[in-house]
Amino acid sequence: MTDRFDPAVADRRWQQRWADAESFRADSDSPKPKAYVLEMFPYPSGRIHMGHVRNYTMGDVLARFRRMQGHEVLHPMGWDAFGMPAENAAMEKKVHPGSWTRQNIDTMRRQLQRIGFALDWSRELATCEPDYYGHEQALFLDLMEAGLVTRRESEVNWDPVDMTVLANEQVIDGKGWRSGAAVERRKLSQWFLKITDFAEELLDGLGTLDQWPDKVRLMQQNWIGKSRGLQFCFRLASSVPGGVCDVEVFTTRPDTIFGASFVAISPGHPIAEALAAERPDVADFIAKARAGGTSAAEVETAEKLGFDTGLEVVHPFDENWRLPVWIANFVLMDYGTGALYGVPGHDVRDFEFATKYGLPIRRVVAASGDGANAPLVEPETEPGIAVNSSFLDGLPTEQAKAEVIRRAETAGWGEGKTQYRLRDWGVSRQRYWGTPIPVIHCDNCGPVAVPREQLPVVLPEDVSFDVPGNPLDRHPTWGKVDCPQCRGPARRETDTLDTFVDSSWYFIRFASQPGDKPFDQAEAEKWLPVGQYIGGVEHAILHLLYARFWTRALERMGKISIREPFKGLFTQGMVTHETYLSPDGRWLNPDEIEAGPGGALIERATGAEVSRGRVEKMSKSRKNTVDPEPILDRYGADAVRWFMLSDSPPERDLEWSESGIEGAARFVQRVWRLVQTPARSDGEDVVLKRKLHRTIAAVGEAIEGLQFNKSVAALYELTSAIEKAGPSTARDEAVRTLLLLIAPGAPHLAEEAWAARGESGMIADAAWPDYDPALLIDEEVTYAIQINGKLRDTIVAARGLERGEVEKLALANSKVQSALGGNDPRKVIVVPDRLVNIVA
RNA sequence: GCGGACGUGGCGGAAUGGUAGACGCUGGAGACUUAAAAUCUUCUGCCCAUUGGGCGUGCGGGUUCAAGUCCCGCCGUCCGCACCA
Repeated sequence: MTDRFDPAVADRRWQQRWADAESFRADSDSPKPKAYVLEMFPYPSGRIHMGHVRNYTMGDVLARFRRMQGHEVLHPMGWDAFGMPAENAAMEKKVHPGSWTRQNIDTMRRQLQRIGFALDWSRELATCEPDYYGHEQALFLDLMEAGLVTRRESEVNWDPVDMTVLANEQVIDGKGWRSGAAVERRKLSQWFLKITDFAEELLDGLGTLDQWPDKVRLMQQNWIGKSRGLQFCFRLASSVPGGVCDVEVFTTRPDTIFGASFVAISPGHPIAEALAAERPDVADFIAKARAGGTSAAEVETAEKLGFDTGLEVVHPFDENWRLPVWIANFVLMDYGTGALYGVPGHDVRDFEFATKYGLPIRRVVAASGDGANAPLVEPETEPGIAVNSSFLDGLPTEQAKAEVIRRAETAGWGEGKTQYRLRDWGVSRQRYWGTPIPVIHCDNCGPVAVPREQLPVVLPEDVSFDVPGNPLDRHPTWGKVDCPQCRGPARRETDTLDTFVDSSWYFIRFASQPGDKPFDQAEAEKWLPVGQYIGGVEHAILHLLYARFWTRALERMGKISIREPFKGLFTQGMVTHETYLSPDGRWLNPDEIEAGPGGALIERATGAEVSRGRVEKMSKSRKNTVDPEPILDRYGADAVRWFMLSDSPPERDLEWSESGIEGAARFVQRVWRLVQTPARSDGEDVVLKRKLHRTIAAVGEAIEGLQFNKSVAALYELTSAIEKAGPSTARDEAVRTLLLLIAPGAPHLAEEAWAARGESGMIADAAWPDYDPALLIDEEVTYAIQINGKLRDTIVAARGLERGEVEKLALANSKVQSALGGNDPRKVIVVPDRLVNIVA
């Protein structure tokens, strides 16, 4: 035995043994209870980063823990391999997105394997391969047949110089990231999945997800945004009474209808567009209003712009009351009806708009019925009592809403309606590196599904990226096909699917991967739903909602019988690191810096003093990343894994630090030393035995609750206790058990030590230790003695002592006596086995 | 702008409404060593002090015998906002 644990040797040895034994291959036919542990699969961006290491270490601990508990575990890994960065690399480095991606996958697979994750590599998949996306195309056709796919216009970011569609990320301060041109919103015909058909059940389903964080459920609930309100049509003053619907609006505050002072329509509204066709001033304004990107954050923080069209609509409750129709840039065509009525007194945005354009601001809600004339200095959005509102006067907000809806429905000009904020899922992307949408456009037949026997529709390899835009549009032959229906000349759809589609069903494909169909229902259901899903909180809404929708759509189509894909969800925090700034404001890499005199930091190249920036998420732009690979070289896999589990609670950010990884490496060696000095003896050690059993209980509970930092703390305590204990049978047992307890977190060390002790088999196959509940309870407890809620002393007494006895002991305490000064206590509170509080 | 979270020593953090600071890091002192590294022992919230006492969980209120924990109002930071993944 060497006196230091050598990860360079041990890591490779055990990784090879596990691979040879196929230890982590998931057997769908196993009679054991199944456990499906899944971490969000990575985008192959180049190299593994610390965030990946943290994410996959957490999942790995759980997977190994479940195995030791006797489960058949499915713990797979794959690649979310389509996406924009591959195309950017193609443009910048003149490499094909496919070869760039596949090379990254090779690198990252090798890196992951070095960390010793208990993964079933036989199920590895990459979404960019036809044997994955071909099945996705089949599922898309299923959705089309089920009526869950529609085609309609929606707005995109348009770069007028590069003549290309931009992602929100590519719009910086309203300008295209490459061209620098002012971006505008432009309508495009696109494919949508009807997620809104599932709005109600996606909302209801949240109630069943009791192993999800409350915050994620709340965010999804707000995102779906169910609200009850009134939908109705304004009639233009120029139209005939009882005619067609002119301007349809929806409001959640029908009670404020007498406070309306304008109607605002989106620049993309049919009325706005019709006006623009005839009037240059309207066209000019619309062009101005369409400047900037489509993202909500941008639209809502942009300066509010309005244009009075001169048109007027008739107030539904007063034939003689006219409201001006404005075009406003903050009204989105994609939300609701693309039009709204403004109530400046009781809506923040309307208030701002009305103030800017001098529109009337009227109070129609007050704190009480006699507040009708109270001055209105700012928008009051709280519910109250209706005032200045004709027949509504005196009604509380909720009743007033109901009354307006009742009258609208009776008179037939509007109806109460449940509205969702959730919009249909636009899946068309004007890009090459994604799943081709399996549709053919024919001038005679319209859009036609690609016949299933022609799947997969494979991306052409011979494409160029020397000009912006979608290379599929420019490809000389790929798009030219015959119409499957009329056999006439037709064109392939050149849009590809949103990469969120790829990640909406990969967890099903992991569970079952036949060659001739997306998955086998019976086999998939042996594993699904995923027992524990782990990933970043940044996916709390979109990815998770889309995957939930996709699963429900499959269920509705009879292809699977589960409704929720992820039983347990855990959102982990980011890995952060200090940043460093040079005097002239450049971000510096940690390895560009060295320690200078007096604890100062010095830039190696210039000798200039470096200032410490804030601790931020590791990112290339801030140059505060730490590449896992050299760390693995230096400290070994277990130290890195252990550090990822230590210190920070997993849901919070973890700050990378040199001293942290050093501490973890030190622990690895400490455990190794314990194993090397077997102090066997026949003697007993009840104290250590209790400590051991308490630790088994604590560690199991902590891992079960994904509180890895707590399991690490408990294991540090046990390790210290063993180190301090003298020889005994309990000590030997404690060392052996310690190895089992650290095995999920530090598997290489555990295996090496297990073998060194001469234990049989691999620890990866060993059973998780049991504990004796009787050993968890001490016979004596320490009581806190409080006077008026402040701690004054502690006393040790037998567990389970009667209240009266405890009180007597407490009152006899010298601190208590001096505090009472001979008087009787006003009150004595006894919390059994915990504390006594004396109110003097 | 809208939605969600978070805020505790020098640092990361622990604490079913019940002894705030477990555990780790850093730092101090000591042991071993020719020396260093490694390792071990011990101390380490702040202030005053001799035993001891006071103050302390972002800020301001409140509920309670008792509040880091519950309620109300602020401040700050982070995440998401539908074409980044």
